[in-house]
Amino acid sequence: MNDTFKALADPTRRQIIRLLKERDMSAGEIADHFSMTKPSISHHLNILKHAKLVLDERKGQSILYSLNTTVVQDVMGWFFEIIGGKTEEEGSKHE
Amino acid sequence: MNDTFKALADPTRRQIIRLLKERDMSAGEIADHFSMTKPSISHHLNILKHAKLVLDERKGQSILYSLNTTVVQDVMGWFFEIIGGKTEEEGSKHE
DNA sequence: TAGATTATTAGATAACTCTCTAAATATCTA
DNA sequence: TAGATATTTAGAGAGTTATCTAATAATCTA
Repeated sequence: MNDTFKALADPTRRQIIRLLKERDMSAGEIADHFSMTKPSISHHLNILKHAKLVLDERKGQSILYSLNTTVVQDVMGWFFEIIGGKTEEEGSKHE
Repeated sequence: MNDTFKALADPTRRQIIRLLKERDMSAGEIADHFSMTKPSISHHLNILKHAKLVLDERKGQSILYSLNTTVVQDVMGWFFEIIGGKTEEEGSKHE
């Protein structure tokens, strides 16, 4: 879980996630959306991959990246736990 | 939003959030839950405060910290956007 | 197989983060 | 006001991260 949160702590990586939400993309296509070298994007993709937030699959010369919604949902579970245990306003402490 | 994600990227800070989910606590009480010096905890509290994830209020000699659920919900919105825009599967793509 | 294309790995560096000790600030109480 | 308690600020050191250029690896095509 720590790797996941750390992966999400960078704006470039969050933008990559938003791009992959729209459609699967190759590493090069992703890099085209940023003013940053391809090796830098590759570094970010590796962190996202290690956190299991994205999946990769070679397709010929390209490597196609896609969003792993399962792990995104796991992170949301963490937040639900926080909000869920707190939404009961102070005063009534029923379950 | 970036400050918020960065604040969440540290396990100590996420643990503080989980503590404050249970009840409001003073800085000293929070520090008692960790094997770390008070200045270090103070540093983490400051980052959480700057990210508006927690609120602080002086109560005599102590400073009472509480969770700001509004911002936690904002972060959840980010995730909803990701999952929400993805779960409605476009056509029937790869399986 | 040679050359082109796509992407990653290696290595360096600047910037940032976490943690500590020591010192300072704010508040309460006798 | 002096001393005790609670917390933060300042400054430093070790470790981590983001980014770059150069080199390497994998795949396709003629």
